[in-house]
Amino acid sequence: MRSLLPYCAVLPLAVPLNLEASLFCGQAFRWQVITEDGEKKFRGVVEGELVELARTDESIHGSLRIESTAPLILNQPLEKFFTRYLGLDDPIEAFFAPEFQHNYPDLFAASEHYFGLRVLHQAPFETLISFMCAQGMGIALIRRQADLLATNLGSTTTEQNFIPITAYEFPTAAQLAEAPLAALQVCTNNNSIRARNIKAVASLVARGDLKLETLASPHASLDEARNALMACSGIGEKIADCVCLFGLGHSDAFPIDTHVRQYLDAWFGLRTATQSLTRTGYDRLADEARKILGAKYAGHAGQILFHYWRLNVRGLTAV
DNA sequence: CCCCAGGCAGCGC
DNA sequence: GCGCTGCATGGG
Repeated sequence: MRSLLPYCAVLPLAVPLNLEASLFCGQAFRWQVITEDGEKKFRGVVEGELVELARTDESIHGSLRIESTAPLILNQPLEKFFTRYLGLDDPIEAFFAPEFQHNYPDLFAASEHYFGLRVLHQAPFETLISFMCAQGMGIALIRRQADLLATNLGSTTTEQNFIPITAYEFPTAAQLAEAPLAALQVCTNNNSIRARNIKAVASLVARGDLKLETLASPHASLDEARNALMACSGIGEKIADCVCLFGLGHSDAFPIDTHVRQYLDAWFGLRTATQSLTRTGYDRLADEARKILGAKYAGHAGQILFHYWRLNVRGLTAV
């Protein structure tokens, strides 16, 4: 069977990888799980290129096959780009601090199945806008909004190397800033407030008044980054933390949502977790979590616990 | 008609 | 600061 995509690379995995969990926990809303010839694959659009990821064998310690419509992504070889994108060069052995392993050996052992999970390092602007779409929505609806933004307002590639491909790049800040409000609202489940907020944030980025590169680690601290983001209407603590963790490389960011509050209560007895969360209450809770997990990689550890909680305790589905 | 979905902003105290 | 409430929309 001929491969759909002309460019292929095989990435050896020195450490385990849980692809399904990574693509979900990194909140890559434009990735889909597909099955082709009985083989499970992951297909998405990254920087305007259509990309497929598949394990070349059933072993978690195997290797990863990458197929792309282009040999390079952002002028980097596929292998190099995806090593960073998938966080394969992040130190998993440091995700859980020794104190945590010592204090919570059972929990540490129980979540072992998801140690192969990685936090994705995604494009800052796409991450920012995608998470602005996440409030009060199910995953499926968030995903649809990101797709609509790309198909309706992003640029399109229809053919590469004589192979018909339809890949929609995520819109640039300038494209979203110039888009008519009505067109934007179509992409945000008809939510006009969200459309306005996204347009305003896109304008800030396009004008250079909100510099995402400057807010990325290590140029800025987590506090500087989240304060700058939270100054925008429509971005609160949780969404700011998600953008910091998934888009700006702040591994100490610890996003707290309903699921995280549940496990903080159940596993660590942080009862404030189940009370209503004020702004300072959120900050205090996040600080306590960082104290328990180890501050430096609290976000990564938190995503592993988050996944374990959702799938094994709550019995929810991955995607 | 109800509840839920990985919150946020505004208000009075 | 804290606690409460309204909000805006689609899907089960």
